[in-house]
Amino acid sequence: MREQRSRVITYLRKEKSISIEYTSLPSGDYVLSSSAVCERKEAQDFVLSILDRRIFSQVPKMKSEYETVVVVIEGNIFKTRSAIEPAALIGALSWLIVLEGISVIFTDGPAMTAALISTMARHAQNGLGYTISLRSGKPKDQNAIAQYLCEGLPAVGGAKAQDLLDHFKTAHAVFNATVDQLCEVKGISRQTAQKIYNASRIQWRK
Amino acid sequence: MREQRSRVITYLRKEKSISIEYTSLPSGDYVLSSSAVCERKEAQDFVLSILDRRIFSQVPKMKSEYETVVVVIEGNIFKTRSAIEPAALIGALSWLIVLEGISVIFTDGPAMTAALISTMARHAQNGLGYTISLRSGKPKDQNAIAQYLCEGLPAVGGAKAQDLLDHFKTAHAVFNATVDQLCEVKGISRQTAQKIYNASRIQWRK
DNA sequence: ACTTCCGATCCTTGA
DNA sequence: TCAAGGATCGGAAGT
Repeated sequence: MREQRSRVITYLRKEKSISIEYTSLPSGDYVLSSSAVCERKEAQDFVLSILDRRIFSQVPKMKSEYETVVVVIEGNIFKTRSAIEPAALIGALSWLIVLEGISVIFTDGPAMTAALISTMARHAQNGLGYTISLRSGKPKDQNAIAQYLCEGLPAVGGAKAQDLLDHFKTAHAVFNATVDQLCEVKGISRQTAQKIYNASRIQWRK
Repeated sequence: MREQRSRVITYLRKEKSISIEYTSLPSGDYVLSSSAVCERKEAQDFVLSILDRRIFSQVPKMKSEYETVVVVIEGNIFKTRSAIEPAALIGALSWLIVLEGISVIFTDGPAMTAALISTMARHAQNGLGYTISLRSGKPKDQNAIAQYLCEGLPAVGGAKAQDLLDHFKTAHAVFNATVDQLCEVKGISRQTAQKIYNASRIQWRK
């Protein structure tokens, strides 16, 4: 549904061999087969999704539902209006490919995007149609929720959130820990422990 | 060895953190780690390798030796001197990605190729080296801390966070509430209550 | 994603 | 043993 206004759909409709079905997807824009999905992003949107960190939660989520994830980027990411370090772009691409194991491909516009999507759909359905998806990424996705929750604590970022969860196993246990117990975690001093302890016990004043 | 004459090597040599070791590889140009390899191809060479079908034997071979295979294509494959149908190029790319499960990425020249290779090598060998924090812009005002903490819960935004705190007074009480108690809050359905209850009790998996 | 900045943490010294 | 100093890590904000 999100893609309705894109010109990619116009091009896809022209292809006889393609049948399009519209649905509201939890994540990802084009489902190619039961195990492959394609997320289309315009260059500007790709850059913005790095800046606001959207992409770093979106992609693992897709990875947890589909074996093959392809990100199609339309346009030149090095020439957007956003001021972003080229190193950050290279880093994001490398993260996608090497650490998340997904494919990234650039197109010059909606026509090429459409051609690519229809070809990939054909390959995915005829070539790998019978492959079963193992949904291997699921636990990772759950971890993100717990980590995200802990990152709400003062003085706690990504690293400390993981350290706390390594020690306590659940966010619930972290919130119920005493100051002494929190101190046992490496990198948590008495001062930080007290801040963490206090945070969840702050009295709400309307 | 095959890559010695490329300008990519010149750029890689400039990076202090990179140490280069030359070997004669059976296939693939740059070994990023024990499980990742990168094959660099200039656009013209990529097109030729499709025409003479070299690529269709090369890639599966690499795939059998390395878990992650990345093909870096330098230049624009749609503007080479060879007469090849764009559809054939799209088809080859789709085959690589969807059927062989490898990543393809385009660069505009040796400088970008080198930057990408060094970043991918770092990621493949050390991971990120830090964690991405999923939340940013934390408040320091007391009341806001409590609200912000509750906003980490699934399906809970600013308004619901305030409703929860109006009812329970502290974030601690929210996290320790039973599903039934959560349901008593206006605007919290049983389904949402369950999600809230579960979130803080998710088991952390390393 | 990366960079820069800053404060907290820890680690070593040396009296 | 402990205090002061510096190296290091981690968080926050900005690109």
